[in-house]
Amino acid sequence: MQKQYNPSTVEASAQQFWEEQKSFEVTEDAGREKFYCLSMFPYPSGKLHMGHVRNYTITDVISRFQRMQGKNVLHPMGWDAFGLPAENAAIQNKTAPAKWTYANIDYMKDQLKVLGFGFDWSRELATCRPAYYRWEQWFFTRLYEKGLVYKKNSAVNWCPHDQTVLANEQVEDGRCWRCGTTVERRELAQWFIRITAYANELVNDLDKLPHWPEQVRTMQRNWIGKSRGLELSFALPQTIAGVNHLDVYTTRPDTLMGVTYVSLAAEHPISMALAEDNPELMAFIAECKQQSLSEADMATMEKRGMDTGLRAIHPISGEEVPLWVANYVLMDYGSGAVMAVPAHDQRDWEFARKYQLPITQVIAPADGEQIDLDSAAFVDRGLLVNSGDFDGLDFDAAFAAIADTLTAAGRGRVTTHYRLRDWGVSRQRYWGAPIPMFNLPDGGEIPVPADRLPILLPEEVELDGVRSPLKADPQWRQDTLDGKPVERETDTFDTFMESSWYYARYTCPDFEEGMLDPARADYWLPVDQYVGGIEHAILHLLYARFFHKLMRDEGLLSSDEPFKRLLCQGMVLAESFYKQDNGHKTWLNPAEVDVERDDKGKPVRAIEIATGEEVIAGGVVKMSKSKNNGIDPHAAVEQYGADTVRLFTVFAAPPEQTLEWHDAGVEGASRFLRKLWKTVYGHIAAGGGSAPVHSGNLKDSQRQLRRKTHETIRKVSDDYGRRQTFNTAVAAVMELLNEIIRLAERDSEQGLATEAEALRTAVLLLAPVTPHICHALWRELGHDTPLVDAPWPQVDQEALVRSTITLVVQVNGKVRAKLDAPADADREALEQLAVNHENVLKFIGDAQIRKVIVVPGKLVNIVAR
RNA sequence: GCCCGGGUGGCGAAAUUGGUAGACGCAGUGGAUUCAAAAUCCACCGAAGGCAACUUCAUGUCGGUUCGAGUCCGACCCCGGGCACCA
Repeated sequence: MQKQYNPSTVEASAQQFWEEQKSFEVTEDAGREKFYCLSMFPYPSGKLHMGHVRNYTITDVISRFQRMQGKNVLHPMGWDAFGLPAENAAIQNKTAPAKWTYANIDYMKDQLKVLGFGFDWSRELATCRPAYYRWEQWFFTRLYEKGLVYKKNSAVNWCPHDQTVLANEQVEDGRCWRCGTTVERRELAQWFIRITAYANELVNDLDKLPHWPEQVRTMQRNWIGKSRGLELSFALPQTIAGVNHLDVYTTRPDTLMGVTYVSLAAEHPISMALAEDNPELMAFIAECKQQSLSEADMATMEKRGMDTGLRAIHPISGEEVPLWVANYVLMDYGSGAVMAVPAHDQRDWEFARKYQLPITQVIAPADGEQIDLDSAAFVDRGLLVNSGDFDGLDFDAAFAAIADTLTAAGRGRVTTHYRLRDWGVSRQRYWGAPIPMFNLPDGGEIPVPADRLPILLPEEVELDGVRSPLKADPQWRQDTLDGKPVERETDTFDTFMESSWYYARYTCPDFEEGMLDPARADYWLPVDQYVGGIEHAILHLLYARFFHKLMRDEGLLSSDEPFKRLLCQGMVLAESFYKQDNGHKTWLNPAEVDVERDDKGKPVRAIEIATGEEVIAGGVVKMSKSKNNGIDPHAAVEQYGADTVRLFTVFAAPPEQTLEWHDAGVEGASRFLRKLWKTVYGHIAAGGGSAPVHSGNLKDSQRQLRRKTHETIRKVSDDYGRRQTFNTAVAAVMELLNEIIRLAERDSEQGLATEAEALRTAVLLLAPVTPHICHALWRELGHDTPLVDAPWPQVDQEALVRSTITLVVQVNGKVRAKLDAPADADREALEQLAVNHENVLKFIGDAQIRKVIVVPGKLVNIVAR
């Protein structure tokens, strides 16, 4: 055994071993329990960043732990390879997006291997490969045939100068990022998938996900925004825009008798029709449309409106109420018209106050308290007043009664509404999967037949920086179907399409007969553990859940949900530094800065190494390009080794919290590994090895070490498995090593045997986090079978047994003594021990003992007054 | 504004079911080793008082429940994240 721990040789040799043994390639095995552990796959941007390292370290720890539990573990990796950055990089570097992407994949794959992650590379996939996206295209045509896909006009950001569509990220302050021209909204025909058809299942099934963070489930629930309400109609005295009534939707039918006006969205057909011979209204509507351009201002926008002069007839009272056009009514939610109840809706209240419309109270607090409608609307539920026959009813009773009345009169019905919109999947970009549709000369369209798929995306292209090569090339779009000319769709899919089903394709990435091989998909799915960033809490995770249900309904798999357990890891932070000249900040990478610190570790002076100039510390913030404070994982691995980097990332914080990168902390992790190596070395040099422990024949100190060993197994198993607090698991192994060093006796057989057991255990427990050093130490400790397949150590209950315990004695809840007591002492014996302790007697003094609380094995509290 | 998290030493954090607050690590201080340094090892390390035993205070603030509260309840303050005219 080498005396010195040398991470680079230890790591290279372990990685070579795994590679030669194909240690992480797995196949279906009906005889073993499976475990599917998945990290969110990376976008191949060029280099790995610390967020990736943290993410994959967590899944690698879980995967290796589950494997040692005897499970058949799938831990795959691939590339979310389509997307806008490739187009930008291609323009900048005068290359093709495909070439740039493939080069990045090669580079990043090497980086992942150096970190020792146990991925099954035989299943690697990249979403930009036709073998992948052909099935996505096929699936889309299936959804079209099922009526789950449709085309409709939808607004896009349009740059009139470049004559191109811009992604939201390409719009800066309402201007084109490239030429600075003010961006316009333009209506284009685009493809949509009917996610709203699954809205109800998507919201209900959140209850089937108890192992998801509550926060994520709440965010999805709010996003879907399910509400139960009443659709009702106000009759109009005359026919406008072809209708003689006005539909509104409300979740508060109990306030119906408090309606004092009705308001319409600017884009509502009735508003538009009325505007035709009302120039003032026309101008107002135009203004409203202008405003909606800058959506950021929507929130703070002042409520404004215009009276149409028209009246609508209340469906119950028959009274006429004025009809207004208002800028706060949205056309794309509900019917684009709302019944206004200023007394009980804050927005209506503000509007009514501004335009002096009547405010009629119809709800009173159930507790009889007074409300003040001069200062705000009363929006809570309560009991009905001023509502005729409905007076005195509570929310539920009023809802039912008013719904019944209106339903019977044919003027209303109870409905469920969702905030969720259908998913627009068209992107006017090049680097994505072509949408598999043929446009017919007569204006219709037809899905590309399955035997004509995939519609290939040409990879050798030149980007002019303005138009998608697909749109710029008149040849590419020309095709024929049954001998007749057709035109290919030149839009590509939203990249969320690819990431919505990659987890399922990993189960059978080589399958050529279909999107999924149902037998293999059902063996591995659902994913047992999914790990990724919270930034995907809504869109990605919702779309993937939607796709899973779509694939289930296509007969491709049989589970209802894709991800059983979800862990959202926290961000990675680091110190930041900047120089300031003329108010302009230039951010320096921490690697370029020399920092002087005070006693408390706070930076007092920071110097740019290259220039010797003093720079300013910008605090500990999220690692980002803009702050230039990213720590390069590659450099960290070169300096300390992969095991140290992995150990630090799991030890410094629990996985869900932010992680502060701190060089001194990394040093600490490295120090611990050296100490572990040194201890094993010393043990072997002293002749330690494989002698068995004779548990009946141990000295106290040996017994103590054994107890610590088995307590540590118990704690670490729980931390890895149930609690997922890897930081405390590592801390427990550190404690064990401290105890080994403190108690080891290398001059007797049983001393060496208990130390060997403790060291063996430490290596096993640490193997998921620092697999390379553990791989080497496991061999040095005399094991021929590889550590990756070693079974997880078992707790020996006998070793946990204590003969004495430390009894805590409190007087009136304050600790006054700690004493040793026999572990098997009963309540009375413990009480006797406690009340006779000197310090305890002192604190009881003259007081009467009122009560004694005994927690066996732990504590006695004497209540004396 | 609404909905989630969170607030504990100089710092990252631990305390799992209401039962010893601060495990583990970082930084710091003192010592050993060394020509010296690095590395390593040992000791100390929340605040105040005390020679010491020990005592008092201390988990954002204020109050409550309890024999006992970082943990439960109520009100408030601060920080982070999400949503935001969704009728």
